[in-house]
Amino acid sequence: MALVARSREPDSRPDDVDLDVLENTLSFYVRVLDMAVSRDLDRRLRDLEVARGKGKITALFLIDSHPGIRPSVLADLTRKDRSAMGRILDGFEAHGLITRRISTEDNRAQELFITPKGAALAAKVRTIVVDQSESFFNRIIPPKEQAVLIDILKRAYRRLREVGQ
Amino acid sequence: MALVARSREPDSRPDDVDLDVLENTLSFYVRVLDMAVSRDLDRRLRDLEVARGKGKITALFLIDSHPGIRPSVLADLTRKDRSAMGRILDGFEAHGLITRRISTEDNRAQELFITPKGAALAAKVRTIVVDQSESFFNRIIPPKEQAVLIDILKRAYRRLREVGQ
DNA sequence: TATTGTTATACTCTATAACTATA
DNA sequence: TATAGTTATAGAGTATAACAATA
Repeated sequence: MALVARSREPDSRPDDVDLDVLENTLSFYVRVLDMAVSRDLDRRLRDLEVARGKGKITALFLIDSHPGIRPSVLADLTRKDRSAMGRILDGFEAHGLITRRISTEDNRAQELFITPKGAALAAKVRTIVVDQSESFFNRIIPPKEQAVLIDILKRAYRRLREVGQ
Repeated sequence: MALVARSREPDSRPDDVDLDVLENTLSFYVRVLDMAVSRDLDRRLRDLEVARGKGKITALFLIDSHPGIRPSVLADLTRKDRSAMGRILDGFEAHGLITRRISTEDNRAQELFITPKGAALAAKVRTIVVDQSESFFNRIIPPKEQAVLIDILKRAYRRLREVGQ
């Protein structure tokens, strides 16, 4: 595949593209990596009607492991808008995966609980997600670098929440 | 903000959430980070009608710096589907940012060229993108770790393209 | 006044499959 | 047969602003 149709060097390949064009921005590499891993995961979740879509998974896990957790906390942890999270929860509820109760302590707040059906799905999805992430990254990043990477990213995540972004 | 509405420890905070729930998957942290940096960038690009949307920017830069580059190469470099890239190019063309020519060497292929208007926009956007990525990551990751991070991610990017994902 | 969650709206991004035209 | 690009379709995800109820 030639980079440019009328190249002076007809054999030039995409590898020849000066990636400094991308300005060495971290944002580019993060974005591309996310796209790739998300696409791969979506394929592995294709069968599971409800769980499909990268955005919902974490919320389901958290409700499963933290009974009574609130929508606003889920939004915070997943770095989403409250309204976006609300839509996800609507879907879960409609599919009988969770229940919502109004808090007795604060009538504005909700408590979220997993149903047996939801717990079963969460367990199944968890296995897939863990396996997928592992095997995906094993294909492109050496184990030692993976350890460094997750260490850096975990701290970045904490900072993200501290800073409110 | 209490984690659980009826917690035994009413002061428990989101920090208390056991993040191992997320199974320590790299995919989670990559996804959240991408969401955060993309959202931040979108805000900075809000005014620029055409450039808005994280997905298009790199393509515009590459056409600017590699006259005659092909759509399929852009799709490869940005890890997108050809049809998705086609739609982006349609938008660019409709806004007078690029031109398409059929290759004289291969009538199936196209050559893409930036217009003066496109070049001007690319220059403006480039400044914003570079600045945004820098200042965003400076807020959440120490400089030394950033260097390690981009090093790892660049190699991961190369592997991604090698493996075809 | 601030917070929790909802509703309505609109937009971006993406993939899939079927198609054409060329090679 | 394989490749470059298009079209049509469908779906996921997201943010914004305005709102109601509550604190």
